[in-house]
Amino acid sequence: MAAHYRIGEFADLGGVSPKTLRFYDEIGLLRPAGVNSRTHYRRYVPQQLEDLAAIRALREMGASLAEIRDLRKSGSTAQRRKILSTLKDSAQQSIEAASKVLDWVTAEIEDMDRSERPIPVVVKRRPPVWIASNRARVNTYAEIERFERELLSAVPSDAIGALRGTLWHSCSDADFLEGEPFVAVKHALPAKGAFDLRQLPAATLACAYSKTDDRSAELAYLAIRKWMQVRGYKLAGPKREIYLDQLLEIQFPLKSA
Amino acid sequence: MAAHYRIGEFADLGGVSPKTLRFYDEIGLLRPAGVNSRTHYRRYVPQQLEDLAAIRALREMGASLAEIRDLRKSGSTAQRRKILSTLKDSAQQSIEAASKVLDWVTAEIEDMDRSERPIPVVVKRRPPVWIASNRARVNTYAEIERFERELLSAVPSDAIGALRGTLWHSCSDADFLEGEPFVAVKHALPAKGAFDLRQLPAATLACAYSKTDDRSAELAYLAIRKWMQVRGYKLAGPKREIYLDQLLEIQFPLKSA
DNA sequence: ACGACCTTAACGGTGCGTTAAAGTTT
DNA sequence: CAAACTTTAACGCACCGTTAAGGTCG
Repeated sequence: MAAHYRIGEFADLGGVSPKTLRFYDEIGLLRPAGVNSRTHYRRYVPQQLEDLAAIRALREMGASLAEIRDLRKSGSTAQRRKILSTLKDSAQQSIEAASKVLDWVTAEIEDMDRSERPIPVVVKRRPPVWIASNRARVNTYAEIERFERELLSAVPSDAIGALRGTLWHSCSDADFLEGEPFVAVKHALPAKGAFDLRQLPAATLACAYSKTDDRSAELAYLAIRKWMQVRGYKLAGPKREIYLDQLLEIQFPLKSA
Repeated sequence: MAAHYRIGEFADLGGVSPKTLRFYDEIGLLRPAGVNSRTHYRRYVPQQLEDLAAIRALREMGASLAEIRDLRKSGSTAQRRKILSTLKDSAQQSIEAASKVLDWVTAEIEDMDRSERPIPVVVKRRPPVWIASNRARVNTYAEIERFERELLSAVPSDAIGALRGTLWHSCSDADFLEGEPFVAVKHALPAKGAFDLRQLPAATLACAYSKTDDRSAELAYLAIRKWMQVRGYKLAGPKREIYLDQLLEIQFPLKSA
């Protein structure tokens, strides 16, 4: 005589779909009170409406079905407290993450309104690399090419790795230009007087690409600077220019805040 | 002689995994510059690093791969503006949603700290239902049972549906109690003097469960009221108590604001 | 007997990570 | 020859929605 429901009615009363109830049964989250052994129809009782409500209430606060299942199996207060605390943390993180995205997107839209051509900037991490290099003060960017050639001829060609570029210790924002052409070296090498041998430190870098002309590079520099400003990053060392066959990858080492 | 990379090196340079590149190839988002027809090795060129950076920059702002693919195929400024605007909206919505969740979870934790037993509250929508009812002013909750019995004996039993309960037009927060026992009716029915025939309107309801004793019901009432307060809802009509075989479902009709 | 219900099974969506088995390059 | 690379194929994750083909209930 005790009241009971078939899946459809119980789903209606509980505010979920029958499919959801079948799924909850399958994963062991909410088992029907009984199953007809001939027809396999599920049977639910009114008390299970409370269980379902408890599940729904936790879901709305962002709990995963696995968390809810574990909680309802142990039923401990400590467990519940832990889950709620986790949910609080992840809600706060979601707010922070979404706020950042909002700032970024807003800045990007403003750029478009000023009809600037978008230049994508991305973060990359680089491991430390052994390099041979050749630091020099110059008056124009083009002038650094002479030191690049010197470096390339001084380092044995069988030791030169794929990575080549220039570090800029100071550029247009200072009174003078100071560059340091470098090449990665594959193996130990006797340091001759014509170049320094040292490690390029590991770094987190804001990167953008440009063509090899000065105008294009300037735009990329501006894009990275703006990108860093919107995100609150600061420069953490010499900028890097990486040569990639007709393409320049410009990298600004980052520190946050 | 043009530089080119195999998938692993290109992945390293681009800051993604080889698997990601294979996936982007598969869905037509970023096709390698070439494929060795014998070995099927993918070949990428430096210019594609720009493409990859553009993809990554959009991903960080929350764009889906499908959106990015469509954008890069059309390449129109209008399309880009539309996507950015969508992203902005969804970021704002995320913030709002997460803020709500944060409030709810925080309130729930405070309840636990006050060592209140949690009573889950959920929202349900109910369609309109035809009912027979019997409104009456009473002095105690128990007194309403007499009118329930009157109603049940007055309505032909073959017309009574599964839904039974009482509407409370005013309860303990007012000076007097006014209840309205009701039963759903299955089909048209001559309205005799002993009961009213009317439609229970469709509603959005905050629902909780209790046992049939007054103490338990009181706790559920308090839980719902608190729940509504945290979420900024207001009461939009008479409360409903639904009888479910040893269980009471208490429903507060809601309006937002 | 017909419609409204129920059953299981299987695919889809999002964006890859993770084996696994087998071929390629150095 | 072995290490380090590459390939395709297939499953896994979270949470169900959506057919599809076939029994059951009133």
